[in-house]
Amino acid sequence: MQAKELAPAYSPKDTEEKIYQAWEESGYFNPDNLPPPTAEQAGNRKKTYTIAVPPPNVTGSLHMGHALNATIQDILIRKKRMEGYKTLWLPGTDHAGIATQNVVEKDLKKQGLTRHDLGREKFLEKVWEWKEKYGDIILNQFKKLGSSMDWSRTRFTMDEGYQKAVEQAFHHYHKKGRLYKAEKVINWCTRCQTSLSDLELEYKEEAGKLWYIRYPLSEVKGEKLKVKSEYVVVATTRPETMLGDSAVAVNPDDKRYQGLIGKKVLLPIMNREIPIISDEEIDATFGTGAVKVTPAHDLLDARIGEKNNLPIYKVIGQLGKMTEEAGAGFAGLKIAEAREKVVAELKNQNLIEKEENYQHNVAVCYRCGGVVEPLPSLQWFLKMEELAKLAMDAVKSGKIKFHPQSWEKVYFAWLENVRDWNISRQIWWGHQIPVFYCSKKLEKFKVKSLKFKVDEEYFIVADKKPKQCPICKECEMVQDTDVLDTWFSSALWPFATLGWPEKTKDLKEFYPTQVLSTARDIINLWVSRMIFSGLELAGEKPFTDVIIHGTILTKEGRRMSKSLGTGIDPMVLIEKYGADATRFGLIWQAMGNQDIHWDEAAVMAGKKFANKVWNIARFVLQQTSLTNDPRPTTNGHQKEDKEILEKLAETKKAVESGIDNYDFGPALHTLYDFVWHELADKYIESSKQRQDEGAQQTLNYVLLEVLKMLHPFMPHLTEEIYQDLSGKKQDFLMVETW
RNA sequence: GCGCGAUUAGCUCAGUGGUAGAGCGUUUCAUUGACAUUGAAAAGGUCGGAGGUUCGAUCCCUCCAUCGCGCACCA
Repeated sequence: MQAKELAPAYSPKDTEEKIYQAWEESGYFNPDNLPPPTAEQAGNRKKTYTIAVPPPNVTGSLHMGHALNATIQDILIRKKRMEGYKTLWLPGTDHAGIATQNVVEKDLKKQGLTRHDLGREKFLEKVWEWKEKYGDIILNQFKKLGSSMDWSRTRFTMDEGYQKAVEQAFHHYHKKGRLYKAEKVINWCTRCQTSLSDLELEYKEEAGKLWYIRYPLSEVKGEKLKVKSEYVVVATTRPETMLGDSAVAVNPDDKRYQGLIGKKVLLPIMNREIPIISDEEIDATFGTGAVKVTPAHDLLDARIGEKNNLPIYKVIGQLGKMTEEAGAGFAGLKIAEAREKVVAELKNQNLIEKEENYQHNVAVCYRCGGVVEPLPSLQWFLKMEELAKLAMDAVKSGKIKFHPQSWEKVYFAWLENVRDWNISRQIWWGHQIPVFYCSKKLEKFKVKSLKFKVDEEYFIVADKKPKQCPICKECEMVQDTDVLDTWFSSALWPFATLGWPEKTKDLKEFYPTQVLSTARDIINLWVSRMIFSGLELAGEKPFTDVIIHGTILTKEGRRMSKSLGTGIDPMVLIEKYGADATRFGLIWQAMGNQDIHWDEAAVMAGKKFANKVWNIARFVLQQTSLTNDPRPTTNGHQKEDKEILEKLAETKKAVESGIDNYDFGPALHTLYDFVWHELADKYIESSKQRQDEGAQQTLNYVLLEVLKMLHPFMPHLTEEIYQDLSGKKQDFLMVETW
């Protein structure tokens, strides 16, 4: 039977959408709907192979990183599916607390409104509306790329079951005594008006000044400071914080200051007597070696303050303005204004010894770029010591492996020095903290001591407000107004998506998952937290292999960014060259763990290659109809036939081990080379002289094998060709025997 | 400051202890039957620098330079 004739050129536009639709209709993306396994697949069918997609933010649209990552995962999933595994690739999105709230707030601002004008409930309605409208955009973009995800299992980090998982996690940590609420110095975004964890900061280089300020010794009563022995010079980039100083610190081994430790200085402007203390954490080589200590507005100073029991003067408020405690002349000023005024005042008093230009980094919010101020705030914390140990052990023991392994260093470096995790955020969009306070006792929380911790008898952890307060039996309980860090819920992704804490069939069958593929910038923000959450809550590691793929940069090696206009939209590439060519271009450049200096030429090469494969198929189908005999007979085989079959076998081996070892780029290069330069340029050319049975059989066989090998990389093209083979054994190449 | 990675053809990148490879670009030739999104051929590299190990180094080691990235208690 003659196969239907193929068009002279491959057209992604006429193919990709049609094929994707057919796949979706087949139901084979869902592991429960796979067709009966072939004899070769049967052994594997008892095993599952699961990947939970890193859920993109609902605010996002697909960028090159997503496209690369999705392609990598699709390659793994498709190969395993063909090998017979029950494969599940679970899609979904993340509610992305701060990011999403910011987007909706921006929308409101156009109408001159703030979230406070609407109130919490109305505002959240708006966010949900926004999510319903735009939240699935990115998932549809995954489809355009050809991702074989099981859409029937799509999850969202705030859907009903997931909420339960988050509550359960909170409950669990609480019962284990891992949660506490305390007023500590945390990172505060003055724009988003919320706390941030250490990982949610970025640093921006800024040209600043280093001021050398004289703090007079209080034992010296003279009006003018002429002699060096009468004052201590401290260096600071932030003179305005001196209003909150409660000590001057030097390194205990610093010979210059030995005689001064224990003495006191009179803090200028504030006229407050503060001690000179010593602390090992002070670097004697910085500035003068003497440092002003502001426990409220610096993380190091906070630690020194705590060790030495220093008083805390909170001089900067949450809006980034000076507080009452900064004194009458400064209260209400913006930080920059206060800085100027403090410097002017000090100059006036001849207390500035000198000023130097100084390049330093200032912390900014990773979501809005706003200024981040360290300041004391009452927050929930998760104790990290034991969880970090769990996470480290899993990797040290080899139960979880990073690919490439060098990233384990980054992982350990963070966990070894990790601080307790500030998990509360002062925003509205997210999982509201499942804590209910006894109203009567709530007042007691409003205390200032850094050591303050909430005693359990003041609140309960519950998913719903109880009718009666179990503590005082009379008040109306109030829920904590904070929400949880978005990463607290993301950390549950691999098991919460499968139904945890319920003991669902899916959880039993598909957890733990096999692979987690992601970019390096969220190794600690997300991966490490998933690992300890999985071990601690689900009782098992969440995955075995962590793939850290390269980052896609511009051709010049710069970060791709929408705001800088250096980004490339994968959807534009798909439109221009097709999804398969785009996938090809991505993987073609994915060599080792190197960052990719993006070159669109690789996508064009992919488009040409797609056409080449198309025409190879066209030639073979013109010659003969495919019988799909897995083992060609050796009758009539000539030297060329044997050679190409040998090379085919070598290629298959290389492609297999390439995919299995997560070396996707080299696998594709090998396959490309075989198809173009061995099969097309040499074998097919020579076979034109023959057209005998041996050549036909060989062509048939090699074509089918090529389609199979290439399918994970370029699924639409290969599927379309497969559909035209008269002797195909399965209804889809997607489920053919690998 | 500590750590990681890179440095190979005009561009983007592979690669190997024994006379260097791909894609794109360039040059020449080839056109009625799979494909011009093609084929055949060619030009083009002292494999960042210096030293070392070795019979032999682009590959291993040391140092240096440049670029990029991460981390840090960035006062």
